[in-house]
Amino acid sequence: MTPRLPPQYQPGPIEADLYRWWTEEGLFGVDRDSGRTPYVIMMPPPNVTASLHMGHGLNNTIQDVIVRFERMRGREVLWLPGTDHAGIATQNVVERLLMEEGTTRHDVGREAFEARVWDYVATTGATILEQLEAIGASCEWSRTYFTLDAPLSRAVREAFVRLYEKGLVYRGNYIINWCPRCQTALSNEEAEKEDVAGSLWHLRYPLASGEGHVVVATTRPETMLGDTAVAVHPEDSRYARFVGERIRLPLVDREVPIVADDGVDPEFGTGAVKVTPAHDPLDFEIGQRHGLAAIDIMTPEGRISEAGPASLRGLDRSEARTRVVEAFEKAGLLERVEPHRHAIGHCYRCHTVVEPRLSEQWFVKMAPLAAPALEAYRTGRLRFIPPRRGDDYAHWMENIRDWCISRQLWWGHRIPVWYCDTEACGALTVSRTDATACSACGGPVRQDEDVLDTWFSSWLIPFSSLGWPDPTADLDAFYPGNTLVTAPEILFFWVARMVMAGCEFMGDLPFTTVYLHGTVRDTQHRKMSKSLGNGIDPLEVIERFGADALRFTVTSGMAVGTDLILDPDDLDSSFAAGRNFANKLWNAARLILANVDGPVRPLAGNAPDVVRPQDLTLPDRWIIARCESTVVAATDAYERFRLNDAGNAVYRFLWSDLADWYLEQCKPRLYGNASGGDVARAVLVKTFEVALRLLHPVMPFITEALWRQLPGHPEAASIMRAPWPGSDARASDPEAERAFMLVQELIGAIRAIRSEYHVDPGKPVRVRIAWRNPAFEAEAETIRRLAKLSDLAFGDPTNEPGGHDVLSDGNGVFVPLGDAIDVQRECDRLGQEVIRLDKLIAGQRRKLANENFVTRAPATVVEHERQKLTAWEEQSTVLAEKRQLLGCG
RNA sequence: GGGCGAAUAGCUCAGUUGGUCCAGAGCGCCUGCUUUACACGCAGGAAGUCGGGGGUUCGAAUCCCUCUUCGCCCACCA
Repeated sequence: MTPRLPPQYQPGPIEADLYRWWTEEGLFGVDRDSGRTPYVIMMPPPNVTASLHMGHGLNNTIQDVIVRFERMRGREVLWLPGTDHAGIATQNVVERLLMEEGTTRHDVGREAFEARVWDYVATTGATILEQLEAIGASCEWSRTYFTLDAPLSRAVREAFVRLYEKGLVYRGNYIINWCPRCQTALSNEEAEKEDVAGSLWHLRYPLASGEGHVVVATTRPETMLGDTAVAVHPEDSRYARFVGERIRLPLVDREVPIVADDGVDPEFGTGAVKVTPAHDPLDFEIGQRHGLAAIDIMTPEGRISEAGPASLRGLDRSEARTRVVEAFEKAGLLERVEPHRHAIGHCYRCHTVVEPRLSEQWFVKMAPLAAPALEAYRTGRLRFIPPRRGDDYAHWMENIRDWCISRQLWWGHRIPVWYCDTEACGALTVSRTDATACSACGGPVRQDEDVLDTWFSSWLIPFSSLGWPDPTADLDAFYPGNTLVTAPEILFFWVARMVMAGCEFMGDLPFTTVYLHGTVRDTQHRKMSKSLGNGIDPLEVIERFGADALRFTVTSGMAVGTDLILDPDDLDSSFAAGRNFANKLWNAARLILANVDGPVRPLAGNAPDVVRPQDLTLPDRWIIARCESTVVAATDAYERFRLNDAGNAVYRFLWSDLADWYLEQCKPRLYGNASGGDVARAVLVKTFEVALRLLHPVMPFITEALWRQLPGHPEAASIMRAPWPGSDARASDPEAERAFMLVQELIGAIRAIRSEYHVDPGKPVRVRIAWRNPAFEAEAETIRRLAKLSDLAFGDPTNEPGGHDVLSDGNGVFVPLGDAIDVQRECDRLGQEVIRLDKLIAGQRRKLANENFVTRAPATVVEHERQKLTAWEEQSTVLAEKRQLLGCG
């Protein structure tokens, strides 16, 4: 076969063609009726607003590696892709677009706005899915879903109504996290706590009696406008006499009581706390206990509302704070200000400081849902990789709080609740279908204006994407699934809630393994983000290095549970290795294909059984054995999600073993200058072919491109559906591995001597080896060629000047170099070597003289240590002799 | 404030039950090489008190304690 492959691998067009071919052949598709055991992974649906970033690249590469591995192992794989409507995020983006056009969503109206968002996501949603194709994602595209599509919307309503009917969805007035910028309620998880440097203001609250004051400490002085009490701990003797008295609040000129409540920590601040039930969760509880009024002093925008004094009305929260403090200071009521670090919530979408605010919202009662989800973890049915992530999960479940699910947005699933317009009735209609009349009185109704939290649709995906609530064949076949691969950031948002939903609606876990991978960061360990400008565009990487290179870097650069550090300013340092590896494979294949004509039959097992074992040379046996070891190591690593180990094992085999040694060794046989060409070809093709299959999950494109060119394979066959290489005992050969390793060592020693003495690379040298070794004799030709020898002889060295070395079995290597050698230099080198060895020997003798070691360490260990000592002693003797021969001082 | 993780070559990291990869890989660096698959390559090389200190053990990068430095998660001390 003539190699028509160019010397440099061009991934771009090849990858695109292969992806198209895979799609046309339907190789990503799932077959419900294949009879094979399914393997199901739900892709974490990217937001429709997003474009592919490195996090997606990482997440989807990992999934694709696993999926391709399992597919080759014979599982019926369903990797189900989709996109998420991402309520707040998407609405924000489109609102920004409107702002640029000088208008707002309120100007255009709800219906037109929603239409506008649909237009927008029609393009962005498709784009990100196309981008996933570029990295080689082998998803079941025909089942792609969007969380706002009709079937999934039906599932959302079903879930809401069911939970409502069970009393697990309720409406109530509670303190929620409010984002004044997005103007919507958020869940606890959506309010990200962040430590900020603030102040603790000590304010004097005058007693209504006119005599004296109580000092309260607060981080939020502006909320005093909504105070309806001051609270102290019931056992705090400092304040006991004040309880029952009243405070006259400055600025608002309102009288409020001093109450005793054991929610107050007497140790903190002054021990007296101002109570603002409408703007603080603890204060809200105190208010409930003491029947206090809740005065909401803020508008949805976070400005002082009508409830505040005229002088402050309309001011932003932060401005109001300044003014309140000023007023206290002016009135001599500001006792002091302390610097104070504390955690405050920020909106996870826009990073605005959230406002705790009393508000009527819909909630899901979570404790009953958490119980089975926690149980599943405790019994070991649900496992996390790395395992420590399970502790976070359990801790969250144990301290579960109710989930605020209503959002004051327009983009999302409208809450399926209708309110009766008839005042006397006032009943709620909660319905799976659009209600037109009140379920109680038949009167006119209007639907709740709010939409549901995006995650209320996401948590249903493992079954809603398969047709739930209908009893579909997909559900039968593919629920429950197997594995979830995602980032730890959404453990609570999504993973934990999916488990709860699965248990609640399906009666079973949605998956049993959760693999939480790390985060992509820059060299300063900062998360990659648009705002920091430290991101890496995966598409640029793919264009410059190829998708395989991206995938190789991402998998080999990240161990289980660690982050992936990449340098955005030096893509070469991160991605060149993968590109180089692909090119190396490409060229190895060129060499093989140029010399293999005629079909080499595909063979079972990992040893080429067209060849009689007695015809195999030592290097043949060695590479077959190394291949076998690699099969075992890589398979084990993939199974344990140690993708870095898997990739590196195959990398080492293909590059170091196969290309550097075996290919070089068997060139004469390939070129026809030596006998045994057929054997070498069979071994070469076999081991290369096995390695390609092992590498396919990580580097699908180059492996497919080359695998299809190997002789003996049917045209239409894809490596994607080739069987996974199994372990093959016949291929194992530890003896050959040891013997050839010594050959490698010998060649390395001679090369090192040549290099050290600057022997002309083209000039052959002679070598003398102290004692005979069957492997050296058998492979004399290999050694001659690879070490550039004119002569290889055994026996005691002459006293010629030359370079010396000793192999790990104690055998001596001597390269006579005539006058070319610098005797002094060689003496120094040998001297240093002897010193090093003698130190080792002394330590080793001490160890072996230690009775404790000899008696208490395992016999095999002791024996090994003895052998080490013997080898070192032999080496030392050999080197000492050399020094004598050279006449070193 | 509570819990957890990490610290190994200039950089990014392996090192799975303490002994058989107690020092490794890739990149970078240095020296040679147009060797007919590959310069995205080949051959050789320099480079680390395994964060500091203490302990357990016959033996510690590995186990324990402590300190330092980073990171993550959780938390209603206003």
